[in-house]
Amino acid sequence: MEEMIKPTPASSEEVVAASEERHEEATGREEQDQGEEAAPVVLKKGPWTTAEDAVLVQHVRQHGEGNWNAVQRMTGLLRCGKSCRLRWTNHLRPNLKKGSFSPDEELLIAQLHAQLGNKWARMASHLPGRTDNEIKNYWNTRTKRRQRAGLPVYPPEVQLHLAFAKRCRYDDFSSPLSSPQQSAGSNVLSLDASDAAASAGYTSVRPPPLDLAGQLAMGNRPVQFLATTPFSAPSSPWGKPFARNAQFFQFPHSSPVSPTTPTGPVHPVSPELSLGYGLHGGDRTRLPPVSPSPGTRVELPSSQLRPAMTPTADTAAAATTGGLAGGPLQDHPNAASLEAMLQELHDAIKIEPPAPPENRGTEEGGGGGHPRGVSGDSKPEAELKDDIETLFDLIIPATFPAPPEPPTAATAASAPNHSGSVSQHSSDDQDHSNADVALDLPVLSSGGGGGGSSEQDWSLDDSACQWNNMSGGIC
DNA sequence: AATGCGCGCAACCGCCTGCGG
DNA sequence: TCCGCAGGCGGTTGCGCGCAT
Repeated sequence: MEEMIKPTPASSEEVVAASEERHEEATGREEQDQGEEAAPVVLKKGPWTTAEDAVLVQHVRQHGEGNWNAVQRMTGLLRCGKSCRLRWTNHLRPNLKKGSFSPDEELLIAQLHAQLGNKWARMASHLPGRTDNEIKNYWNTRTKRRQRAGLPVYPPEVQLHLAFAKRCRYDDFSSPLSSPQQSAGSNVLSLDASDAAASAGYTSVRPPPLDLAGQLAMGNRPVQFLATTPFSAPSSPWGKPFARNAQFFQFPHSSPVSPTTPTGPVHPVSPELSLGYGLHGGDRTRLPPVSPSPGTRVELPSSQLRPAMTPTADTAAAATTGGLAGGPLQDHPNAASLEAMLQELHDAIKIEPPAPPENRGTEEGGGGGHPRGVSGDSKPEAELKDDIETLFDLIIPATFPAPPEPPTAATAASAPNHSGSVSQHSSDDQDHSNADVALDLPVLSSGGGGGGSSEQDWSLDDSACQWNNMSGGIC
């Protein structure tokens, strides 16, 4: 249905200047010139011309952004207000960054998508110079391609966090300390005990975000994708899990990011993205723009879990000042368990293996499969190893899904919303109380879930991409 | 060389929200 | 409180281009 509006006489010099070209393009122009009465202008559709761009730019220069419907009235531009706004924001406004996404940007997008879902505008606010449309197009095409190839949507770094979250959810719901009310409520978890920011403000069982947005703005620093204590396969005390997954914890390429936002003030990091890994103290002055409304609730991804808790002033302060004390983590029933487990994981990775590898082997045992929370200051080594292996049992199926099967009615009905379809509902439509939905998010295909292929290719563009699956197979 | 296909991108469409009268 | 308008956002579509056959 064409949008019809009343004709408006051209009133600006820009229109005159551009009229030679536009009169050929505007299909309704002749009607406007010939008959004033009841001769609706057919607004032009399709690609914009340079003349139209010039008119729009000139208008914005003179009158600023906003009031887009007035553009047509004031300039005679045969475009609706929406179209003008879209053209400006996506193509004409200054400081737009053109060209393909850098690997760091790609990873940031993945992380943001894992955290926010299909909130393209929100994601764009963390990518200076990028538009929501750009990000949306990138993600949809990439998702479609990877889904077709049977590859997971999210890179290992993000999936690791998802797996952490899943692990923590097991503890959360299985622990006797967790009352039903607590389980159903808005738990506040920190998955990185070393980062007070995480515990201070992250308000769902989602893993805390990797602070790639902040790191993107850190100039010459290489991006650090993992926690303060990065995984390192060679130093792992346990050969099996880390050997079979060793390649996923080495990130050989982290090119320094050059933020190309040429001008504009710097802001403290957004509360949404300041809560995760990456930045630890130090320089927080060169960070990307904040979200427009600080203090807004942390929005969950499309398939996300529970209503998020609005960060309080205290948590926000803790997020910026650092320090574990005072963070909401301590209020979580499994806080000690989570912190202990993470700390043990970190410590275990750092130290030399204290025990021979044959002591392993509890993962398939009668433990029931679900990890247990850690309540004490230390846990037996076998138990710790079991935790680690369980962690990888969670990671691997999510990381290496079985090849996609033809969708059946049953699978289509039961498939999580976030299975990679580009036509999913908005996040607001999702049941945020269903943790399984969110945590199954990286899994692109149903069935099996285990195993995987050594031929998996993480790369997005064949070359120079951090998502490359490093050599070797798994399991 | 012609054709088909996939991909990337720009733009449109419909819905929702906020705001002012 | 209701209503209309403007703007924002996410989903979808159409087109052009490059590549493979």
